[in-house]
Amino acid sequence: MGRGKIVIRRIDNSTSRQVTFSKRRSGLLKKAKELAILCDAEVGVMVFSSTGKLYDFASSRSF
Amino acid sequence: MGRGKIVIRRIDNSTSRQVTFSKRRSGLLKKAKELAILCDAEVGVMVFSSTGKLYDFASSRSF
DNA sequence: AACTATTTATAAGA
DNA sequence: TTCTTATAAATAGTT
Repeated sequence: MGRGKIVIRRIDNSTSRQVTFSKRRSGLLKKAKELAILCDAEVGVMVFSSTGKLYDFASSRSF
Repeated sequence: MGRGKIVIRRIDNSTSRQVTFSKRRSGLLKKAKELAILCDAEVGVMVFSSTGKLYDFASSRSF
């Protein structure tokens, strides 16, 4: 979904990897929230950055 | 991302809700896997259907 | 379950 | 690094 097609493999350049991590992490959490709301489902997502920082989402009834 | 724009609220029709659940659940798990690979991140996702069936993804080093 | 019109996410660039 | 924009990808409605 961008200017060019990409292959799904580890991004070697650390700056690019960090930028992609930030963008896609946000996208994943948004999608998780949407799924929970639209489908009344229980959804939990945990993402750890390389520095160990946690980003998460959990639908309210979950976990 | 479809024929029409939707509002993010619970889908009342149970058949539509089930169809959307199936499509978006697949999408979410795919995105989680991509994030883990592209960014070498630890990612875990759990989704429960209304019948209690679990669909999940965890990057190999995680959890 | 397959199909496509269209929206949405996002890769690359500014 | 925040904003823009062209394009790939996901998906809503349809069949």
